[in-house]
Amino acid sequence: MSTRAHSGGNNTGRAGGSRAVTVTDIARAVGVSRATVSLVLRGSPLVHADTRARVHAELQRQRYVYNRAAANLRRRTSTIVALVINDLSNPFFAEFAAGVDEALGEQGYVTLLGNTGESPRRQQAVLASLMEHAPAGVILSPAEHSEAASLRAVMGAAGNVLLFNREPAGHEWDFLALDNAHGAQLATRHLIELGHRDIAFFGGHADSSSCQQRRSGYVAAMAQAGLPVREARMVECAPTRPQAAAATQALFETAERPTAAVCYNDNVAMGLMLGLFARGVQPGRDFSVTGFDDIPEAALSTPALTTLAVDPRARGRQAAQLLLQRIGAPDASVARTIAPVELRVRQSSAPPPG
Amino acid sequence: MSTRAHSGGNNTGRAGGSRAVTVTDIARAVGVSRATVSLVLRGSPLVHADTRARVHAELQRQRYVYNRAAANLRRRTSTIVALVINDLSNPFFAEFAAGVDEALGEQGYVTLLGNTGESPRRQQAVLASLMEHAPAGVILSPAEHSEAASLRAVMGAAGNVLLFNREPAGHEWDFLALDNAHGAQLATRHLIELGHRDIAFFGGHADSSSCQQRRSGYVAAMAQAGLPVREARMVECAPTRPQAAAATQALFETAERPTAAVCYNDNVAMGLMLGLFARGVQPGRDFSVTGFDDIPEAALSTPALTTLAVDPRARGRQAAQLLLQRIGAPDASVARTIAPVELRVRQSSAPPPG
DNA sequence: CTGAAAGCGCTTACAG
DNA sequence: CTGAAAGCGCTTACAG
Repeated sequence: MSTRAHSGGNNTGRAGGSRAVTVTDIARAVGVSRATVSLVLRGSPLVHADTRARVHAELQRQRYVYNRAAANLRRRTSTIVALVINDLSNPFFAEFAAGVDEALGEQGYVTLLGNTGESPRRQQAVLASLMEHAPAGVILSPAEHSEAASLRAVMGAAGNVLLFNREPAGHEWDFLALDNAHGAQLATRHLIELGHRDIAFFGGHADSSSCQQRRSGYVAAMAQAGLPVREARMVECAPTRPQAAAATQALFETAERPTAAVCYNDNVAMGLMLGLFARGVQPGRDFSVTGFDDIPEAALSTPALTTLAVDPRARGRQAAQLLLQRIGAPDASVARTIAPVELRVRQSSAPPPG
Repeated sequence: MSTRAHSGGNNTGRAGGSRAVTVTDIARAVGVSRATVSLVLRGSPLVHADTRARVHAELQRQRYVYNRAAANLRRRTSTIVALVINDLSNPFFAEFAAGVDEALGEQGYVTLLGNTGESPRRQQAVLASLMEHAPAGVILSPAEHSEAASLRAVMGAAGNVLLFNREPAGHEWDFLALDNAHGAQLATRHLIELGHRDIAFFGGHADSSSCQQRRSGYVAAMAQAGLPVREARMVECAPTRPQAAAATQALFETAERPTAAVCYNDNVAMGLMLGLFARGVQPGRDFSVTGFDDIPEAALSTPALTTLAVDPRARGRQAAQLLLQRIGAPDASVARTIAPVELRVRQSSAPPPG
């Protein structure tokens, strides 16, 4: 007969104070060693079927909860992945996070979340805090103006890092990006095929890598078609709707106006369409607009927005897979992965008027 | 002279394989005991200033990273909070999650994220996995059709739990909810004041608690104004845009048509507006519509949507604060908190035509 | 003000 | 197939 450690009937309410059940409790109750219980927990075939059954029964009866932190400490492993996002309230990144969490969960990992709100200072603090939990790896979508040196200082201890979307100069980590150049090229070519010849590139910060890449795709498509690229047709503005609406006037300052704009992203395109409406110019009829991202709203706006679909959830899953690969092969060489984007043609792009 | 444990110049690249620096390494290098290093780490005033300085210098030099999991194990505490969300790709909940993470971070806690995608089965799996990391508490926005008994089975070990938004029958945890009844009442009263008399309640599942509460607010406002509530004016549909668009016809099946609808939420309202457009009925002119949530899109749609603002980020911060209170006072009685909502009047609601 | 010892909950060789 | 012992990285009384 073994000592019974169970708590009787009064297990209602606050489990807060009560000490957690441990392998020692189970071992004592069943009359085996802690090592045996541990083997059962980990599904080892070394344990006799009878013993295993008795241990399992007792685990259930005492409502044992595995303490993975303790196990990870002893085994010098980790099942935690830190996920640090620059802007979780942006549906694109929320969807990305959902994809990461989903794919990690399938592999038995768990997501430790941080949100930086585009602040490099918060990013340092958040990363430092998450690093103390000894993650097996880090997926980071860097805040604007992140610096590789600062990131290295705080993530030095993390061998396994995957950067997403933005790329601080001089980093040495794995990197997953969207095919920005190709996407903008597709959009520009689409407008050219509709008959547009005077096309602007609208929005974004010229010093951001993604904006530079999208601009280069635009320039490439224009060049291929033998069309001139004019400085006045590159309009810069913060990638928010109000800023884009305000910047609309920049397209109306030249004698001849462009008939179409390739926008930095969907938010900018939405803002531009507002700005056009305000001037009595109807997007999709008087002026063609394309976006980038295919946020859920894009298909539902009036007019529906022609844009580039990037499937953020699939990108999240892909990021998780790439990181897990890296965790499995820490010494493999640094990898750059470019995810495809797909043109979605909708009503906001049409042949030029007249 | 103490033994120098530092690694020379070759600390470039993979920190993955190299053993992490521990308090033992620091203690040995400085020539003190591990206990002293530990006291320095935790900012104890007991350590002599000189010793403290030498320890700090060595911590920096060796790029020591605190192992909080080990510390938590020894101290029998936890700085992890599990956050389980029913639908992270919904901007409302993404914003809520950002608020939770922000407020937790300010108090030195860290967010362990799980997303269930409205699946009770995934919810059980996700919670079970997160529980193994011994969180100090759990914030759960339950999936549809969650059952208190199942939740109790998997969260039994967590003393500190806060439910958000949905409330499985028979639960015994803290609960934070929106003032659904009052919100729907405000919207209905607003339409009545505009002159509407035949008003529908549109969308949502009648068996969900939030839908029931919103319906009851609608019924109360109608009753207060002495207006009849007719069964045919309660239209049920899944809270998605396409479903709502498809359900629009239910409003057109009676001889006299209603002139306005109080919608279950913004998504439903957007879908209804699409359905109206498709029938040549212009929302905001021929038919008034209100929503619930004030998602970012609401202010930007055409027409802009009259709705109830709930400030999901503030709700997230509030949820974090309530949970931390509970963690601080595990024996306090169960608390129910109702967060206020605010009517935002926009173009989608107007006096009835004619 | 500092050190030696024990222990948090788990796992891993090593015997038997 | 099972147990005794040591140890993951940290902290906490307890001496001195």
